[in-house]
Amino acid sequence: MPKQTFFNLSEEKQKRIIDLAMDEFASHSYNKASLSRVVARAGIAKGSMYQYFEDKKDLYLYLFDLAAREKMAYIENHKGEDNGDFYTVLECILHAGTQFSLEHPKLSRIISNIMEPSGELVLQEIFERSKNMSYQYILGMLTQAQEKGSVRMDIDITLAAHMLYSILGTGLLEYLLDLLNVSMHELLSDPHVSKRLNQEQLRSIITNTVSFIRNGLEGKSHD
Amino acid sequence: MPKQTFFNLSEEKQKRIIDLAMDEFASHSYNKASLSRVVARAGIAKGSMYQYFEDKKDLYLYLFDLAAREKMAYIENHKGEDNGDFYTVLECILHAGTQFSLEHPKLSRIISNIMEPSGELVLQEIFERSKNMSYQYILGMLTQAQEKGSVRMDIDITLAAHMLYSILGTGLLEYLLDLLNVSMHELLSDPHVSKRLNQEQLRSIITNTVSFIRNGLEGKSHD
DNA sequence: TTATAATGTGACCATGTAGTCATGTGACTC
DNA sequence: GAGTCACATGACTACATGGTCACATTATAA
Repeated sequence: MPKQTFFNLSEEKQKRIIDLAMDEFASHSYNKASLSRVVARAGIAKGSMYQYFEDKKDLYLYLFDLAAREKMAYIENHKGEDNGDFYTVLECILHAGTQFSLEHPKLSRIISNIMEPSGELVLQEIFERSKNMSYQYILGMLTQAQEKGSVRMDIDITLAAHMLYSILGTGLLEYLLDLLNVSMHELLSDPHVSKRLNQEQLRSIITNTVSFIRNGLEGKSHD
Repeated sequence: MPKQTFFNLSEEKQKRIIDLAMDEFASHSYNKASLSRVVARAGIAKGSMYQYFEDKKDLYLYLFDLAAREKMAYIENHKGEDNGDFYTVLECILHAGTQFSLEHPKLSRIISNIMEPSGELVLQEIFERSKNMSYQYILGMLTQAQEKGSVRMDIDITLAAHMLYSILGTGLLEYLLDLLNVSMHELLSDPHVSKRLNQEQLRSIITNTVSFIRNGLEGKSHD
């Protein structure tokens, strides 16, 4: 947690510092991200940074927290009613998640940057915890869906959860980047790139993805 | 490419250096991997290393090349006849790829470590190239399969290729790690861990995975 | 105006890195 | 023996980092 000193700053100054720090931590992994670069760009002294935050970890964890909260809120907002059919809900979540990644590539990158091994125990723990949360969330949905008969009984839902996790986590974004013909780096530096993808196109991609998953989970088994 | 000097070394010395370097580059990302640590452990002088290799990149690219060749050879060996059905071949490849990751976690880690952004252009290019190779390989298989009728005509095979790529790349390994209840780190430090997984278990997981994919690609569409 | 507390500052430290180079060494040839 | 050549060495450079600290500046209060 930032020190009180940080919250005593004017809103604009807080925002400027956070924005620049987000820039840095989105375009570099934890270890490569440099506080020296952040303070240089922000035009403040190195020492000041250490009056706002305990240390590098403290800053990063704060950024991560902000980003994660924003993503969850975004998805929650776009999820629609909770009582929908499994595949419908899945489609909404997928759509919201993807949309978020395209609209806020920086935030999304900060979140995924926690995956990189840093040698810092705290970060590893946070990573494990947040991975586990997503995984448990998916697993919960699958369990319910299986009870309701939307998922075949012979499906190993823990395996299915991992597959969904990987498709949702990387597969889909990779495909979109490929389709837009840009690299992650370009997406980060040019936020307008996401506008090249029209909504219908995105919708249809996601429908196809869900349909693929649905066939995999709902259809007849081969044996 | 290493300098001639390196190849003039005795086989054992070459092997010792390569092994220790593999250790280092498997347990640290490119930027965090330290030549100083490698030479210290190998008991040779820093300068010697620079008589064997041009620089850090040169060493890493050599390691990557070794690892990638070994993985391809391994898969090629275990693939079986080439004329098999798409889903059978896929199952063989999946099985071989997974087996390789479990048997040679170090090599497998060196390969996947190239994904991490390093700021080095050459590495980024190698990464893009190798990712593209895998992707094109999968895409080729899918195209053929679609022609033969093993994949529905209304499937967007580029999308399918990306999904397979993510499942094959991370999803499955993550699941296995979860099942064995170990982290990637533990797998790297204890090569015996993979023996906890018996062959039948692995076989059945892979069969389920392929069955999931098969339902997704072969079954009737929902519309 | 003066005293006190809160913030800002940047030179500085310890640490780690990739890479260099003058020098040493030992084997092989003439 | 002298001369040559491939290789070994580790102190050294140049650089970058996270973090500190004595001091300067500003705001608040009496």
